[in-house]
Amino acid sequence: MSYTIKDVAQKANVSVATVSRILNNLPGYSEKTKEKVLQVIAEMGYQPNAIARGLINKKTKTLGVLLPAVSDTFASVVLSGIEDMAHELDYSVMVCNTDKDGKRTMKYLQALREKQVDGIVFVSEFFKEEYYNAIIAMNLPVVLVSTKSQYDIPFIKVDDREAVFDGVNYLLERGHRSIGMIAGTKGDPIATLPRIEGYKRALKEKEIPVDKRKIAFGDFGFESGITAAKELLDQNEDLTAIFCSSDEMAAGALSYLYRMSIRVPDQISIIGYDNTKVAEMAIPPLTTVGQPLYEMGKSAVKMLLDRETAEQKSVFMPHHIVERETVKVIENKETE
Amino acid sequence: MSYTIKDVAQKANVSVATVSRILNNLPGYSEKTKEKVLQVIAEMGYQPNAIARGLINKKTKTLGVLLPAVSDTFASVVLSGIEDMAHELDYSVMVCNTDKDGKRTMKYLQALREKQVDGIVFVSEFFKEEYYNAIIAMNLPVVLVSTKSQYDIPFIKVDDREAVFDGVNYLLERGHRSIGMIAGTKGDPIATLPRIEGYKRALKEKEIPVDKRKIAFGDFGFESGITAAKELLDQNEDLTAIFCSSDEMAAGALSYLYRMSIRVPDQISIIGYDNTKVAEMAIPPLTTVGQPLYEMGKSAVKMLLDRETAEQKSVFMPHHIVERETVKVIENKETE
DNA sequence: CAAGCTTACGTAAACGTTTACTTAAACAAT
DNA sequence: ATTGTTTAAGTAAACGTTTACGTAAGCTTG
Repeated sequence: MSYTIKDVAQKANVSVATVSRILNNLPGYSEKTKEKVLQVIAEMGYQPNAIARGLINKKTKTLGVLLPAVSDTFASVVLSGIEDMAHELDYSVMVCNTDKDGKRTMKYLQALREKQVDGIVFVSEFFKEEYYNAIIAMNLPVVLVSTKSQYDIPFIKVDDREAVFDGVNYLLERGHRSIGMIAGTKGDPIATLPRIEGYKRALKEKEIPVDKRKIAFGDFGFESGITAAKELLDQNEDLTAIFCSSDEMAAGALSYLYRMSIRVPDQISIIGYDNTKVAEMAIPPLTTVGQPLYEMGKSAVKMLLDRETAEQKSVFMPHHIVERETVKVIENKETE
Repeated sequence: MSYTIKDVAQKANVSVATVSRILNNLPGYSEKTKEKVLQVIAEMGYQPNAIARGLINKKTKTLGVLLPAVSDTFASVVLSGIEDMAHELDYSVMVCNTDKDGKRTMKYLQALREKQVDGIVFVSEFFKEEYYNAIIAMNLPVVLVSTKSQYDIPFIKVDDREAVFDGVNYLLERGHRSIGMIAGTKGDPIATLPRIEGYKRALKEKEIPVDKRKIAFGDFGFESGITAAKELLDQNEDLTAIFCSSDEMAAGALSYLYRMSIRVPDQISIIGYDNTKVAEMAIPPLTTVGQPLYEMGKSAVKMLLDRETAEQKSVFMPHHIVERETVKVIENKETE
């Protein structure tokens, strides 16, 4: 059993109030008693009990983070940013693996509420109405990372429409005219639809007709990249490039092309999305449109904790194309 | 401001004790009052305050997890296992990114203590004496995952010596006689030395002399795999296979070989360690000796929470070779 | 040197629970 | 009808802090 502030007070011959004041740097004691108390504390190895503290000042200095699959490369980088910034500001973080369905999320939300976290960051998951209700009921600051909602909840993400526009434009500028797309989950209003729009807009600006058969859907994971790539290749003979909505799917595409002995980028160019470590480690190293995942995590907690004072607004983070070795320049634009 | 148990009691015309009893399924109330209270609770949307609860029963139902780099593929899978099992047992987990140095770990240990976590799992980091002292001072159950210590702290890991023995033996059985090794951090008594011993023992059993120039050191990361592979290739012309102490380093090796236009496995075979997603996504898909990372995470929290009753013992988890496409069978054993 | 102000503390209530102890009623047994 | 036992509750202390309030001593000021 650990020592309490009472033990310290007793041993130092002062009241608990004095010890508390010293611990919290409040005025009200002489230099001499301060030294005495500090010495006693060191001797006993006393550590304040944050639970008792939390009970009285209604702040726990801990944050909740909800994300689908911690082991996902994407989410884990965001988490890492969150964790670092939280640590800098003396907060702890509770991770909640929501596992891509709903019931678990609600259970977590309840647990976080009971445990009195000071704020919640919600990563990349689709934000259901149910969650919104739960969250306003607990009256806590929340920020969304890499997702958004129809509600008035601040988010931090890149502008997907612009980002994929730039990505496929990058391909276009290098002479590609028949470009496939491996999109995310079909119908996803956050991470799929806007990206498809970006893709279409880029094509339209170059007056290239969009062809449904050039769009395949996946679930952002490696396996789905394989099957989507196969689908695309089977349905289109003239493809010279594929835009992938995640690096993992791009890795899947790469893997499929390797198995088919189709050389990248000589025969087909590939561009990914996210710029996770997967892109760096790919063979060949993957050109990708990068999101500042780590910084997004950091910003999220900064924003979350600022909210106590100022009301904050959503922010679009900058994206940028990371050039590596999976995109080839095509000289003759035969398609024109 | 949320409702408290007092509000519920008042509205239901009972005492707080009764409400508490109902909430905790203790005896001492009629079915009628139970229903009444439950109804009031539902109406108000009351949620118990786990902080107050924690203060009195000295259990917070939360665990601390210390690991180097959450974004690391290896650690994140372990974390995922930990999180899942914790959730199953109604615990929350606080993640602490120790960032491969010491000072931060101590700070975390202190924070976890102050926040009164019920147990700590320590993943893959080297366990310093300093940590040990801090931990016995806080008198908490701890379990080590994928690392061990000189102290009497239970661990969960695979038997590295055996695992790499099997790994290089797998190569040997397929006719390889000149096998390089990319080991971990030089001098690491946990994750490097035993593995090198396993490597040496396998060679010795086949009466192959061990050659220092065939062992290079890395830091388990991708980049270090590249430089170590280069080092190995530069120093040995006859190499037919490389054993890598992590999948990421293997991916680095793969990447280097690709750049050098050395075909895998035709010219050189590669075998990795861990069986993370990296191995699956590699090109070509990486043969590797797999650790049950996810299960190790799960077991860790099971063990941690069992300790309250029984004193538990360390366990070696089984490893197994995952055959993919980076190892080739060599027909003629010229070296003999 | 009296009145007021400041400093250096101490006392005790409060935070939201759980739980040991008490009590009153209902019921059972004789 | 009396005694004992069970049941259904209530009262209040306790968990380890913070903090509003009180107070005595010392200091300043005229």
